[in-house]
Amino acid sequence: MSVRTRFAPSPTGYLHVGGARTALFNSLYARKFGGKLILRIEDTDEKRNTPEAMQAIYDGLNWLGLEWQEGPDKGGDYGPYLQSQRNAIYEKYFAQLQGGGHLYEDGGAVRFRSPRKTVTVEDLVCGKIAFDMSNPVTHPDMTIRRPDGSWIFHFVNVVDDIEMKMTHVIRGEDHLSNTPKHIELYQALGAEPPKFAHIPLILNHEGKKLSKRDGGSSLAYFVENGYVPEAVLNYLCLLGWSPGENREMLTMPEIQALFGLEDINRRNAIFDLDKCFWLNGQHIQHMSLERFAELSVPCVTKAAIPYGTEDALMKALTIVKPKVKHLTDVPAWIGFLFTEEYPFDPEAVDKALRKPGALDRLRTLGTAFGELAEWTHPSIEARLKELAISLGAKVGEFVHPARVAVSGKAVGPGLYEMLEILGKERVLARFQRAEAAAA
RNA sequence: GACCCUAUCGUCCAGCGGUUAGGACACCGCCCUUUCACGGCGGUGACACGGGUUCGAAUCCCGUUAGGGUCGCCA
Repeated sequence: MSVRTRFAPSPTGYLHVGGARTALFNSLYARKFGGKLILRIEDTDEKRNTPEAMQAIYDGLNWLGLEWQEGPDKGGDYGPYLQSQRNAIYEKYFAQLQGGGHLYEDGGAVRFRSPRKTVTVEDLVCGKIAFDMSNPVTHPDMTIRRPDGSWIFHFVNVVDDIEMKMTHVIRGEDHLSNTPKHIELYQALGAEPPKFAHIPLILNHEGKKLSKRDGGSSLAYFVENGYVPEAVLNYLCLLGWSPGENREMLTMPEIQALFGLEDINRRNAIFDLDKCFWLNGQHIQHMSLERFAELSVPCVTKAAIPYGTEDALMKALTIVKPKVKHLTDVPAWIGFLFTEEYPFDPEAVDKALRKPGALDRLRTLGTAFGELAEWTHPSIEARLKELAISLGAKVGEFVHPARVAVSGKAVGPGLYEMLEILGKERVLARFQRAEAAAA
């Protein structure tokens, strides 16, 4: 039987990073065995069921590049994939339980009568766990239907997993304690339970379950703050799973090749934005220029950078790519290349241009550059260093003023690359402008 | 409270009876005669505690403590 896994979020208005990781693991596992990932929306709670909430799930999954083979938007042989549209199916299974004498009414709601036995969960991550369900006080019969006829999660979740022929249920550990109840349902329905794998939870810095209020708990946070999907995917897979050999930076194909449920640990992990940030820089550095451009263009466009030709933009992106950490920083990092009205950072001006002798050095450098016949990164670098040595000065004493003069900032791409792209005339003019700015 | 899970540097992850307990992020220092949210080198820093088992325990067992989860007519 081919592997079928599922991601079954409820539309809460945003995609939680924990959910994203669950989707990731389900996807990895299904692909590893040539199986399918099914997207099912658990929207039995009417209140949450809005089109926007649904869209947040699609947007998040699409942004990450996770693909599912069956779902509300894709169809499939076991649809519909929206629980709100599966009422007839639930009625059928409900009748089956009723026929078997498993149900009873309680205050208008319907409960499932527990067999009151010990249920053993054989979890692919957690191992074999026995739950003693005999005490009705500690394990009350679960409600499966409300008085208004609507369904409760436990019931529809199990019915759907049976109907959709799920072979593996990979979900958060918060469901581990619910699993024996689900198994009771499978047994009452005469169905074989799927294999379960409960993955550890993602906690915030206080050690509590990551909630909506925590920074970075929503996948949208990463999209908005200039993270690249490959870095987020990489970071997420490292929470609770290890590729072995102390590997940290991985591409999706590498993750796919190395992933296995047996390498998932059972400890909850605290979400650490710092490492994700570092990974983001690493992935940007290592990705192709084309990919970087593809990811940067929305930010550049949004900031209305007048980059002129595509060729000019690509040149700018090339010199910025090795150092930039967030896509959202790209506009600020390349903006000065395309306008003579670039702003001067007062602090940078103070530090680099108002130092004793700084403007003199800038003038000297300008003169030397003016006589330079060839304007390329190597020739510019050679001339600047030559000048520094001949004057007994440190290279940095020329580099700093030049950088601030030409870009208005103390940080940015490599100086010589910047100068080359700008061209000699603009550089010399900017040196002049800097003198005015420093005055 | 009951039940379940967990317990290695601040954080993430290695370790699966014998290691100077390893890597990464962060932090600190030095270097790169180009600043840096670049790069290189080095450093600080952990086996929660108490009992066992064993020639030998971070590794196995028990207990304690701590943290997390579940006990909904939420999902």
